[in-house]
Amino acid sequence: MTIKKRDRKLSPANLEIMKVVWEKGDVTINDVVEAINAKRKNKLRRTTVQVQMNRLEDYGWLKHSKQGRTYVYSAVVEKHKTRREILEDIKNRVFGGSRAELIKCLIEDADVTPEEIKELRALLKKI
Amino acid sequence: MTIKKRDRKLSPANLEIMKVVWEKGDVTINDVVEAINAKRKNKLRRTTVQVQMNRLEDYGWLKHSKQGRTYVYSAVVEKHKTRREILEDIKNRVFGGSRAELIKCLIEDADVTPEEIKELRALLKKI
DNA sequence: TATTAATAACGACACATGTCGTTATAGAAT
DNA sequence: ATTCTATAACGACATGTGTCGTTATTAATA
Repeated sequence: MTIKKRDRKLSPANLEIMKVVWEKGDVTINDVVEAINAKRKNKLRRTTVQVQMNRLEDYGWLKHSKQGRTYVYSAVVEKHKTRREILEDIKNRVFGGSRAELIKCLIEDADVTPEEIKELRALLKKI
Repeated sequence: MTIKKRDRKLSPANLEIMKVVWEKGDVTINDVVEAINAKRKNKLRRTTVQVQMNRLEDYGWLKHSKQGRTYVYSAVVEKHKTRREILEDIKNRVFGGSRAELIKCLIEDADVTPEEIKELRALLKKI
């Protein structure tokens, strides 16, 4: 069997698109273009987004069905899982596999608000 | 003035090299090749590492001096700072800028050991 | 001084990524 | 049925990335 195409990491541009899909559920290319361009200065052409979405489907991150002749896309992998995978990767590649070190690095950073600390404490309690 | 080359992200291969440099301090290409190949199945050729290190220097992550005709490299940016930058990027791109959400994602994950939780609690206390 | 061995420089190449422009096609509007 | 228009398909291209092979250079050594 050929190597599965999925298992490819989301590039930054890919992620930008996936975030829209996760937020909106079922989307057309136009939906995505619109949502993305609303937030960036260098606007993207429709074709650009289309190509990326084709690739995302190739790689197994998106699937589509047809609404008339229009493609309606939805996510194959859920946001939470993806986020976890990304963190897992960073943890391993950057922090030698240590979750503790990762978190330390995050909160040693000067500008943590008391708010956040409180929230964290609550989280810990829950576990 | 041309755009500064630094401000380029570390690719995975780059990071692998930087980690060796951070760990060992002053290194030759051979040091890096050896260290890296000790840990991977697909061994890299010396040239491969050399090219990457040239690029790293180009991008401003490494500098070198000469020991005889041999180049001795050292890091320009320290590990801690780099780690923080990487996390900052993930936080922004993946977690909508929310440190809390990032951490939540990390520790909601089932397999956190009581050890780790204890450690975290201690960390929080220190702040 | 001539030969060898280590090291750096150069060039290369396949594949990924970000970004389009152009063309074909199939419903919608006339 | 013909024209218009939105949409998808196709092809392209510059730049980045991972990985070499080959050549030149220079210190060591015979």
